Amino acid sequence: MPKPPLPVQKIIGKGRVRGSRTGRPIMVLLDLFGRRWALRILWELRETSMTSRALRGACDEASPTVLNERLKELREAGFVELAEPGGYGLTPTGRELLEALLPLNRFAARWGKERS
Amino acid sequence: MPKPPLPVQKIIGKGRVRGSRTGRPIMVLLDLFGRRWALRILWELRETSMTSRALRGACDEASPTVLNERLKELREAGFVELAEPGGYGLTPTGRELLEALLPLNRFAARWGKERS
DNA sequence: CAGTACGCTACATTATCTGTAGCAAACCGC
DNA sequence: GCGGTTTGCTACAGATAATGTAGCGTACTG
Repeated sequence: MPKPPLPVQKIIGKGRVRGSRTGRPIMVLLDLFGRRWALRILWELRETSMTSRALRGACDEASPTVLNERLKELREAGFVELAEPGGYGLTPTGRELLEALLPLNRFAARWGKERS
Repeated sequence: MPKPPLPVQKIIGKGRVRGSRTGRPIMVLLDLFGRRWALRILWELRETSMTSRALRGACDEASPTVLNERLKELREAGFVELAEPGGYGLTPTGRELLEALLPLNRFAARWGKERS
């Protein structure tokens, strides 16, 4: 594996991130989540672990290329892991993160009702 | 303004959305936020309204093209509005949404400490 | 060993973002 | 009025990221 020079600027080192150089954790997250499928992946893993292929199914057949890239990023960030039984799943940290996202789900429910 | 045919597939009608056809509100949000700068814009408007140019400054000089597109989407979604004094700001709904994002900020703070 | 599922990659096509320039309208101060 | 400034916003070429399809190598399973 020659590991081709990353064509994409991504998380660099410890906290530096595309778009914002501050490295403030919230910025890192906002940037990481501003990429396609990132949030969705976390969301789909909320209940059970899945194989990469099942995850792809859950994510509306998103292309394996991006899914894999997102999974790599999420793994590097420590939110997702690939474990023996069941495949991809949330780490303890990932689970904390998910809990921080639950209010968003509640908001979505309310919001969905309001807009007829 | 001839309104050129949208080259990009975006939110279609009421709840249908790129990627997921379910129209479930949470999916709409996850998709909307999976676009560059969307979350960041909401975040930067958390305290004060800003002119579009100030917002651009806050968003690390992101290109006005995308910013404008995101702003349009966020306005259509009813989270952001362009008001007389101060420029762009959150709507009441947008403010609710922001509150639903605060746990994420708290998580980010914790997370930032842990990863040395 | 054939059949299947796994994680993952290749790659051409398409979509999206960036960066710079600039427009028209509204607001100055004079 | 008439320059200067700022506003929201658009154009457009070039760069980057995502899609969709195909397929590799490695496990398993029978």
